[in-house]
Amino acid sequence: MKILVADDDPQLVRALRITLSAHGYDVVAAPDGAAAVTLAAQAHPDIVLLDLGMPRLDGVEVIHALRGWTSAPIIVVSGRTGSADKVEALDAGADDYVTKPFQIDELLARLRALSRRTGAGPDAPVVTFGDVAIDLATKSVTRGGQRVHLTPTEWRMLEFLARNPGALVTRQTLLKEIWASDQVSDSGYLRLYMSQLRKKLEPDPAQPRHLLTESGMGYRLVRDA
Amino acid sequence: MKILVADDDPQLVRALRITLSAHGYDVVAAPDGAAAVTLAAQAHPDIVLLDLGMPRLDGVEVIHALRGWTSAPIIVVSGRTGSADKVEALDAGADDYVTKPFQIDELLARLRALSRRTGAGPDAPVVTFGDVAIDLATKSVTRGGQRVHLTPTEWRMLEFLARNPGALVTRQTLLKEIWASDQVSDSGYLRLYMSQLRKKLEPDPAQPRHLLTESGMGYRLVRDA
DNA sequence: GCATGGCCGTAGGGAAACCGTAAGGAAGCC
DNA sequence: GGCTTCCTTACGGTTTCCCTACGGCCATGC
Repeated sequence: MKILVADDDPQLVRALRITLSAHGYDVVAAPDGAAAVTLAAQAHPDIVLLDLGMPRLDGVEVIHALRGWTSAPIIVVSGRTGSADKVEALDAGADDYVTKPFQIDELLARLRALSRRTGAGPDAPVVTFGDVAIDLATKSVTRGGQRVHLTPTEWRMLEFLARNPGALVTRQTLLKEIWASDQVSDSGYLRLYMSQLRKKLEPDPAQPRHLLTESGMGYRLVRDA
Repeated sequence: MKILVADDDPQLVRALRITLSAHGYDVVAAPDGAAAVTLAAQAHPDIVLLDLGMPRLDGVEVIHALRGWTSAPIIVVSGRTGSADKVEALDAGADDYVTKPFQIDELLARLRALSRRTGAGPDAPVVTFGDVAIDLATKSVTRGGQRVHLTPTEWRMLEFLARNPGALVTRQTLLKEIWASDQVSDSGYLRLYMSQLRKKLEPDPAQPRHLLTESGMGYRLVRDA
């Protein structure tokens, strides 16, 4: 479980890094808003811990930037206690708002509550089709009980499709989700990785039954054939 | 959006009922823990607002009871500010914890954030006619439960008609919507794709019952024949 | 009654866009 | 250094779109 800590207070970051690491989290840190956005695009954290009032880019702007391409949980940690600040951050797309100073065990409990909720996703914690099971909480894929190994990019693609089962996902959306790129140009990435996924998950990759193509639009994951 | 308010303070319940109703929520209230559990089982609320420290059944017990059968979001509202209470409630299955006294707009923002996360918003827009169902959110069309494949242009045309059910849509409007062209010249595109749609969706394409032609004007989608 | 013209539905074919897959090199990690 | 992963390119097959043509229906007018 990778967590991005964005705060301009080195001492707090250091304390959080120690505590979170001790609880099994994989911590990456950014000292300001701009760094947080770029680092998030690189590292693809599962959770974001975000300070408001950072230099170079305001916290709310960071939320907007992140929400442009990811739905990872965002917890705002801030010294501002006014309800206006809270409302602004939450409506921008944050999931929770904790005011400093805070008890570390409360923060950990809120992290647990949030991962419980998002791991469960819109529908179920485990999305299945055919003999394939996708566990969104543990990020693991099995086929006929056997573990299937996916590369990070393959997983990101499959995860997004699995979180919207049955829905058509446009090329543009997938590109934005996986590469955080605004360019619409399809250089063949999607076709490539979809080919890989089908090779690993479909009984007959040449005639896919669950990872379907909608020509001219995008892709769709369907449970039943 | 139905919300269950469980609190033993009649004055607070009254205030919440007024405010929440004004913001479009459908409010049901319970004065103690036992009543909250039974009422939840009856009314199936989409969100639960729960006080700790209620008579007859402790708040944490209520959470456990609810989590036995529902995954609806639970926000705890409590006067207890200790982190031990928060951790206990969150780990029992609550999604958020707000301490009294609280600002009502903060509570509303947290409600919005939570419904955004759980997708408990307004129901997915689905337009149906005959045995055909058009899901605008997932861009999928079914006929008698069977998936129907549409090309991008076919979908754009059907989508626009489905978004204006019963209304007459002029040729000019459709041309502009689908091809973004200002030219009014009908080269036969519309007739072409309407023919395709009828072939795929109408029981008898020769005698359409839902995708109707208004001679000299345009087309119209009607639900009942 | 019959020809005429406007409007509509349908079929077919060529062109363009789109998609799947293989192979190879570059970059990063252990 | 070996391995994995990512990016890039190229090519053949498929889907989709565009365009044209033809026949049916209806109202009008002779």
